[in-house]
This record gives sequence, structure tokens and C-alpha cells, in this order.
Amino acid sequence: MTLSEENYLKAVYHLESTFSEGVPTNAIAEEMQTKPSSATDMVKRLAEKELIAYKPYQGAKLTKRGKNHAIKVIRKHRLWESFLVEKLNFSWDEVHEIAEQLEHIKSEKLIYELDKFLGYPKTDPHGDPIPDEEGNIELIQKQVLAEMEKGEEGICVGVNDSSSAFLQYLDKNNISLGKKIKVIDKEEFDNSLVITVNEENITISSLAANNLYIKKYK
Amino acid sequence: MTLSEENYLKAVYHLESTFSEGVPTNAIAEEMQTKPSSATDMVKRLAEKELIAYKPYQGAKLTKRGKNHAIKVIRKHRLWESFLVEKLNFSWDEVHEIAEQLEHIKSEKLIYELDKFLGYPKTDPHGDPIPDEEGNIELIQKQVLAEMEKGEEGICVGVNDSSSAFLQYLDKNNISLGKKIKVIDKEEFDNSLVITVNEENITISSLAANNLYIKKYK
DNA sequence: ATATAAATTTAGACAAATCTAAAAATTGTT
DNA sequence: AACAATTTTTAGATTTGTCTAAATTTATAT
Repeated sequence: MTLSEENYLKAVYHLESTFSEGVPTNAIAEEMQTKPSSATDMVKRLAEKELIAYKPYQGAKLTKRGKNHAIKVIRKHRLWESFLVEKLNFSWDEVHEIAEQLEHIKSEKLIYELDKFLGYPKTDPHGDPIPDEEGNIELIQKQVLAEMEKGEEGICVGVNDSSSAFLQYLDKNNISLGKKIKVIDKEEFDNSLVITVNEENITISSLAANNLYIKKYK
Repeated sequence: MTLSEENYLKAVYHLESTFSEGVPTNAIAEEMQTKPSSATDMVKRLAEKELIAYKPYQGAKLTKRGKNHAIKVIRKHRLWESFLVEKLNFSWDEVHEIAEQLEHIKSEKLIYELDKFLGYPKTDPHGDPIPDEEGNIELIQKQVLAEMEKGEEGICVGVNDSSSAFLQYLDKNNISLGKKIKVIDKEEFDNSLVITVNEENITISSLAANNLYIKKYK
């Protein structure tokens, strides 16, 4: 399995949550920052290896084997991100690119021992769940901040956008995983929110509120 | 800099200690497990990038830039090996192949932080010195066991052959870095040695004795 | 339903890294 | 010095992953 093949599998895996009926070639190409023709080529190659089920013009779907492999890569990615933050003093906005490289290192024992070394973490530094050895992914009960009502409160448990721009924006506003957040007001005009974090009221744009996951208090 | 280019640089670096007058194409090919024609191709490419000085039929020599880069890769390799042994419970015969992959990960900060996390180790699990950030390599005072005289003693400080076969042979005989070793007898017929390790006398072949480095007591 | 637009695939080309087979240069031997 | 053996290079082919441009299929809109 080459590096490029693994990256395509990962891309298709992520896109499958958006496209239920086969992931379009164009979507894959955009995700991979290549041209549709390149995506077609690769999808065909992965189809020959039975990692993707592919019918021309019908989009791509991971087979069971393809999905298993994609999840393994994601497990490695998230474990390495955890390592970088927990052990090597990286901040959550610095780890993605390095983990993109580390996720392709081939060694079952390495990842087993890394998991153990980290104390079997359940989530990565962005709140995303880390698949276990069997590929099971624990669904985290969460919703986007933007969908909460005035007066509701909860805990910040993840981000949708892991770009360093967004993560640094959160840092600047002292928002991090585990922080208590309460919706004080919703502005109808631009869908911005006034929220309480760290005993302080701040205003957050609709875009930001749509990329922040909250676990509501019951 | 591609993965393959880095591996060639490393190969030439290692071979330069054997060939002072330019490393022959065949030697590079053998080290890289490829054909001489492939080695020629790559040497030419590295010459164009001014990482290698190359004149047809005269062999290859690293330029200053090429040497710097090779040493950086070696630094990464040895730090990762240390990490695997010190933190992830790997034994010294299991780390080489994984470090061959990890050494190509690109991130200055990663390797800086890894070095710090490990407590700035001076040598890797096989006793090889770890280059510092500036590329300085501390020479370790050592000699091969085979060249010691009857009655002399010292401490095991490294191996020449890092193959798992040899390392496991050492494990079986309870020989590891830091162990005190005394030469009791030398057999002229086959150059085997009788040595004392762990208060016990064992016989070691000439081949083994030529791959074990000792620091003599003064 | 037919034309137009959009999405997708095909065909052919290219760079990287390799190979085989053949040619050229160097080295060794008498 | 000349021939053979060895080493090295060149030429041309192959695979992976990409591209552009053209052709084809599917979707949309009047």
C-alpha cells in the first residue's frame, strides 16, 4: 500500500459521511488537491485491489477492507497527534502536517506500543475519537455550538475545522477542549452568538460557532 | 529532497569511511540493493543538486551540503531508535527498519523536541553517536574486540553489525552495552576468543569479535 | 425531447526511480 | 602495448502518480 493510495482511502472515508450514494470523482479530486482525471486513475487502481467498489460515473465506495485500512491510518494519525501534544510540547494547531507524515509509518508494534505509552487515549488533541485496535470508533455525543439555544450550556469537546487559523483563533479567545460554554444570546441578523467562557462574555461569529462542538449538559 | 535521494546520501556517507577517493558506483549500488545503472542515475541527479561531487568513472563524494544533509538524516535515525528502545519497549534488534522510515519525517521542531524529550542522548541503542543539532559527531574511543590482547579488559560500547541476527546472538550470550569484558585467551587457529562476561567464560568467534566494539580500560 | 452544461472518463504525455541490455571507459595481465 | 576482464555509463523500457486535452456520459433546463 503506497502513501498516495492510503491518502486516497482516507479522503474517501472522510467524504463518505457527506455523500451516502458513492463519493463523486470531483469531490475526491478536490479533497486530494488534484485533478479529476487523477482521481479516476487512482480510484480504478484501488478498485482493482478491492479496496474501493467502483462503477464508472457512479462514484466510489470503500469496501470493508478499504474502510478497515482507512480507519487504521486515521488511528495512527490521531495517536501521533496525541503524542506530539502530550509528550513533545506541540500545540494543537501544529500537529496536523507532521501527523500526515507519521500516519504512514508501517509497524503494528509501533502503534500498539505508542497507544500504550500514551495511556490509551480516547480522543486526539482536537477532540476526535481514536479508533481502537479493532477499528471501533466511539461516537462522541456532541453538537455544533451554532445549534444551541439561548440559555443552554455545555462543554467544548471538539472542533470541526482543524486548520491552524481556526485553532489559533480559539487560543486567542481562551477556548479549549473541556471549557464550559453557555449561550447568552443569539443575534438573528448574522447568527453570531454571545457566550460565556472563563467567566467572561465574548461574541463569536456564525462561522466559528459552526466549527465548535459542544456536549450539552443534560 | 525525496526519500530515495536521502537514502543515497546516507549510503554514500557511510561508504566514504571505506573509500577515501570517491565512492565507486558499484559500492553504492550494492549498499542500496540496486543495479549500478540506477546508482549512476541517482548520483547524477544528486550531482545536479550539488549534494554530490561527481566526475564520470571517478566515483562520488558528498559536498558539504550533501554531508550536512546525510548527518541530519543519521541524527534523526538514531534519535528515533533511542525513542523506540527507551520509551516504547523495543529491543535493539527491532528498531532499525522502523527508524529507516521515521528518519525521513520532515520537521525541525519534531526532532528538536524529541531530542529534548529523550534527555539529549549521546548514543543510540547500538552505541553509535548521535550527531548534535550542528552536525557534530562525538568520536567514541573504541576498538574491535578482535584486536585486543590476552589479559586486556574493557567495556562493551557498540556494535559494527546491527543486524538482528548478530544482536540476538549477543542477547543470547548476555552481552550488551556497558558490560565488562576481559580477554582470557586467543585461539590462533580460527582467531576465536575466550572472554569473561558476567563472571562467566564464553567463547566467541572471530566474526563476532570483529563486530563488537570495546572501550579499553587505561 | 433536445440542447446545453456539468461531471467523468479516456488517451497520451511527463517526471521519478527503477530495470535490462549494450556500449564505453578503466584496470589488470601478460 | 594489446587484449581481456571489470567497472561504469548510456539507451531505451517500465511503473507510479500525475497532468492536459479531448471524448463521453449524465444531469439540467427550456
